[in-house]
This record gives sequence, C-alpha cells and structure tokens, in this order.
Amino acid sequence: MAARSHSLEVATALHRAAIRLLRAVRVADDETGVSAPKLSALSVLTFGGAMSLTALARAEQVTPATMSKLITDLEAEGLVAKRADREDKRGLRIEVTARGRALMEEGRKRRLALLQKRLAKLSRDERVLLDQAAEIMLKLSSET
Amino acid sequence: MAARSHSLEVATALHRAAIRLLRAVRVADDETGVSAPKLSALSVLTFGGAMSLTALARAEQVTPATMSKLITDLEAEGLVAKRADREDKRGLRIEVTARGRALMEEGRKRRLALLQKRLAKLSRDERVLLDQAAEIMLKLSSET
DNA sequence: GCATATAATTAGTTTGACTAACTAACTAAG
DNA sequence: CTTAGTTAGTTAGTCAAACTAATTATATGC
Repeated sequence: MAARSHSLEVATALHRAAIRLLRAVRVADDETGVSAPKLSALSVLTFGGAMSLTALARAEQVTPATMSKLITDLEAEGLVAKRADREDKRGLRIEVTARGRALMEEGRKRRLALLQKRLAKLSRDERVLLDQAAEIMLKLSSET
Repeated sequence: MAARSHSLEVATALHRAAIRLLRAVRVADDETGVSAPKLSALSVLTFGGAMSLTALARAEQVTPATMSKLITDLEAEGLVAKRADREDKRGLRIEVTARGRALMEEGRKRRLALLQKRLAKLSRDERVLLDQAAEIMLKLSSET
C-alpha cells in the first residue's frame, strides 16, 4: 500500500478514483429510464425539499434555462409538480411527486447495490477507512 | 469521526463524496479550451501509452463511434496522432503528441490545484488516509 | 474461397449544456 | 406613484457528446 502524502499525488489519485468510481456505477442509472441529471435533480428535491427553479439550478450547478427544460420534462413524466409561489408570483415551488420519489429511490438503490456488492468483498478495516475518507472528501468539497 | 462499516452506508457516503468532489473541481476544466472527455482521453493515452481506437473507447466506456469523433477532433487540434497499425491494417495506433501531453498536463494541474489547495490544509495523516482510500476505490471500480 | 467477425468511420438522432432575448413581476428612488 | 432596474422563469437557437445503424476494409476460421 502506498503511503504518499504529498498533496499533488494524493489529489491525482483521489481525482482518478472518484472518476472511476462514478463511471463504474453509471450503468445502473440507465435502468430506471430516467437520465442521471434528472435523477440528480429529483434527489436534491427529495432531500432538500420543495424549492424554486433557480435554487435547484444553483444546487445542480446549471443555468436556470437548463433546469427549466429538465423540470418541464420531469413534469411531463409526472415525477415533479410545479406550484405557484404565493409570496412571489414570478416564482415556482417545485416538488417531487410520490412517483418521482419512488423512482429516484429505486435508481439510488440500484446504483448503490453495485457498489455495495463490491464493498462487501473488502475487509471491515478497509470499509471503515473508506467511510472515513468519504467524510474527509465531503469536507474538502464543501469548502469555499 | 464515524466508524461505520456496513456496506450500504459506506456505499452511500462514498457515492455522495465522489459526486461532490468532482462537482467542486469541474469548474477548472473549461480553462484549457479542451473538453473534459477529450482531456480524459489524452490522459489515458499519456499514462496508458499508444493504443487502438477500440481499446481507448473501452477504457473510456464509450462506443468506438464516439471515440472516433473525439480523436478526429483531437487530431485536428494537433493533440494526438494516428498511425497505421503494422500488424493489422484495419487498426490504428493513437498516440499523444508533445503538445497534447503538455495541454493535458496543464488541464490536469489546474484541476488538481483546486483539490491540492484544500488538501494542503489537512493533516498528513488525513492525506495518507485519502491516498489509501483512493487506491481501494480504484480497485473497487475496476472489478468486473 | 467464402462466410463471418472486427476496426474504424460516417450518418442521423437525442440529450443536456450554453447564451441571448423575452415576459412577468417585484423593488426602490425620485 | 411612476419609472428604472432586478429577478424568475421560459423560449429559441446552437453546440458537444453520447447513442444506434449502416458502410468499408481487412482478418480469420471452416
């Protein structure tokens, strides 16, 4: 096992690892019939609660125009609902429907099942290490 | 620090962490003027050496058709070169040019600089932990 | 030698991203 | 209180990257 601690090397390794991990797991997203960006938006709405289109766009790091199209599609599929914002008539409250929530959960489970099957083959120590790493990675990512 | 070792929880944490990490770092990609998929292909060619289009497509998990277009573009920009395969006249050997290598390195450095700046704030122990985690993640991802 | 498989390309489609331009509605300054 | 500026969301148009299907050239196996 390597024991590098120089930042550039760790950054390289971590970056590659994150890319590979997500790529390996991406296949599971297709099976739900809903694209990854749409599943991701559903996920934000599920865990973050109803919010405006602009807020959702910001959370997903896309422009409002892009999110507008995604939400239009999701609404047509019955996975989200748009409600007028009472306090600001320009605004929307976008919320997940029951179907949307179910579908998002299903997609998430499929995706994780892939990872989980592989994780189960690791030693307990390795899993603990990964869990700790995940926490540090989140801390890294949320820094301004 | 959490010490969970149950696979589903670790899978969830890891997946979220990977998504956030890449999202946080994605902004740096644009600055080179070459898209992320192209930079990624350059990276594979740099570290994996010259290879056929099909092999590269497989490594990048896209169809040969998609890779063909990417390589056509990269060649037009002088970042890769196509050579005929001597042993198989249907095949290509695609290799990075010096310019391609330089540009890929530059893009990679920009992207990593972001991560590195944050990593530098961690303790040495935390960096070592992340490095080990990266290795395990790679192992996970490359399993069939 | 012919059938079949493989390497790469080409054509055509879809999706998701962008910018620019627009409407509607809110906010503040005079 | 009206007008100027801002903000929320949509629409139109463009682009890149992914796909599938079809084409061409070469390899390989019976």
